[in-house]
Amino acid sequence: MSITDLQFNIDRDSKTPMWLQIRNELFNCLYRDELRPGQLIPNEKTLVDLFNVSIGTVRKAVGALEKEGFLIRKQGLGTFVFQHDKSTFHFAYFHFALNGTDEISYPEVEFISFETKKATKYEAKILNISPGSNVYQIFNKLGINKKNYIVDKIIISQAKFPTLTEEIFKNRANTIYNLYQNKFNIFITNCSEKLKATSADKTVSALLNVKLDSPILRIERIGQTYHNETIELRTSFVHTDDIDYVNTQNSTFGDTF
Amino acid sequence: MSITDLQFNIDRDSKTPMWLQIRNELFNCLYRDELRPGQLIPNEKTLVDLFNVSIGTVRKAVGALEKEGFLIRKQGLGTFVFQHDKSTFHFAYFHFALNGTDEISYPEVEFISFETKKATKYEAKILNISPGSNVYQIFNKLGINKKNYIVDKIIISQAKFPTLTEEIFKNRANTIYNLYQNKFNIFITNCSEKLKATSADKTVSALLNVKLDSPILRIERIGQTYHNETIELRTSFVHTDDIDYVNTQNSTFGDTF
DNA sequence: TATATTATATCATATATATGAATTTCTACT
DNA sequence: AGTAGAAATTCATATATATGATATAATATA
Repeated sequence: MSITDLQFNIDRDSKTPMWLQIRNELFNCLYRDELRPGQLIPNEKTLVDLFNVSIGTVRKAVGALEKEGFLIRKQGLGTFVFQHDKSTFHFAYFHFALNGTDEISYPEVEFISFETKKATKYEAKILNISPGSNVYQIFNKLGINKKNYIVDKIIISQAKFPTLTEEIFKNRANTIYNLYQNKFNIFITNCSEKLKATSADKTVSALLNVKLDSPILRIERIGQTYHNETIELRTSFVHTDDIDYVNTQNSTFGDTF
Repeated sequence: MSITDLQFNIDRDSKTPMWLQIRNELFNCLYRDELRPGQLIPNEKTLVDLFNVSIGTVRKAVGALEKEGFLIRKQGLGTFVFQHDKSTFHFAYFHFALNGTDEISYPEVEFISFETKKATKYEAKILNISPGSNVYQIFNKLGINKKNYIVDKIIISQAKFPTLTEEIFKNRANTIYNLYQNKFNIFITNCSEKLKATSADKTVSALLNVKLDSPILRIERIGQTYHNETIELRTSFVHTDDIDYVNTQNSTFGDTF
C-alpha cells in the first residue's frame, strides 16, 4: 500500500486552512508508518494531484513539516522523511561542550551493562506500564577526548523491544535512536529534559572516577514518539568540572506552531 | 527619518534570493534602530512598493523574521517589532518547573543588592571590556510560590548603562530586559546558557537557606544583541531539590537558518 | 449616550503560472 | 569502458491576483 493509493479528504470549507489539513494528513502518514524514516515522499506534482490543491498549498504544508524537523527537502532530489543518524543526532540531543569552548563535540560511547529488571513505580509511571513489568536497564559511559564525563542509564520497556538483546545493543553500528528506528520501528521525535544538581553516589563516583559526593549534574530525559508515547527514560549523571551543558536560544523566542 | 523614506537596493541578479535580501535589509533596520521594539512596521503593500517586488516575496521575508522571533504578525492589525515584556519573557528565558509538573511558572523576583565594582578578568573577557573597568553587580533572589530557589548575579558594563542607578533598577515596572530595552536602548536578542553542578558556598547557602556544600545548579547566561555584542553576564545559583531546569525539544531538530 | 452596523485596513489563504537551480539519469562519443 | 554533455526530475524563487478573516475606526440608530 503506497501513499499515492490513499484517499485524502481535504475539506475546502473547513475553518482549518487546507495547508494545515494537508500537513496533518502527511503527519498521520508519518506516524502510521505509511511514510518511513529515510523514505522519499511523493514529489510536489504528485501531492498536488493527490490533494487536489495548488502547488503553493502543498509547499506550505511540506514546509511546515520541514520546519518541525519531520521532513528534509533537498533541491533537485526530493523530500525525505527525517531519520536518526550519527550526523543528525549530534546537534539535536547532545548538549555538552568542553569548558571555554562552544563547540559541541561528538561523544565516545562505551558500553557498561545490560540487564533485565522490574520497573520501579516511578519508571512505570513515566513509561506508562504496570509497576513491576520487565524493563531493560542499560548503562553506558560517554566521553569526550578520551575522558569520561557522563554515565547514562537507559530504561525501556521490554514489551516494546521484545527481541532486544545485549548483543544487538552492543553491536549496533549507529546511534541508539537509530537502533530503535531501524530494528524496532520506534521513532523518537521529541525529548524533554529535566536537570538537577545532585552529588555522586558510590556507583557514579566509581564509574566517573570522582570523589564520593562530588557535585553531579543529573539529567532526566524522556524520549517520545509522534503521539507523545513515552519510550525511553534516560538519566545522565554528569561530572561538569571540565564540560558544560549548553543551551542556546538563537532568537528572541519561537513558538513552533 | 522613517523607514519608508529609506532607499533599498535589491539586486535581482544576485545569487542570494530576493526574499533573503529583503529579510536582511529589514533585519538591518531592526539593529540600526530604524524599527524599534513594539513599533508597527509598514504594511505589506508599502513594503511591496519600497522593495519593488511582489507581495509573496515580502511575505516570505517577513515570515522569516517572524519565525526567528524578531517580528510579530497580527492578522487585521499589522506586523510589530518584538519587545521584551512580562508576557514574552516567560517562555523564552525562564526554564524552571516545580517537581513533578511541566508547567513553567512566573517567578517572583526580590532585589538584594546593587553595587559598582571592577570587572574581574573573566567578566571583562565575556563582556569584551578592559579588565578593571567598572561594572554593576546586581543580586536578586527568585522564587516560586513564596519560596526562594534561585540567586541571580548580574554583571553589566557601566559604560553601556551610564545612567543606571539602584533606584532605577529597583523601581522598574517590568522585566530587566524590558528596562534595558526601554531606558537604555539595548535589546537582548539571544541568550546562551552553560550549566554546571557545583555546591553552595557561604553566600549562596545563606541566601537560599540551604546547608553549606549542598548541590547547586550553576547557570551562566550570556545575553547578546542583534550583532552578538555581549551585554550581560548572569550567573544563577539554583537549589534544585524542589524545582527542575526544563529543556524541551519539540521536534526532531531545527536549524533556524 | 450607548449600541449596533458598516466600512476600512491589514494580514492569511489559495490558485495559477513561469523561470531558475541542483541533482540524477540517460546518451552519445572517444 | 569511461567521460562529457544533454535531458529529465525535483525543489526554489518570483509574479500576479482573488478572496477570506480579523481587528479597528467610522457611522448610523435607538
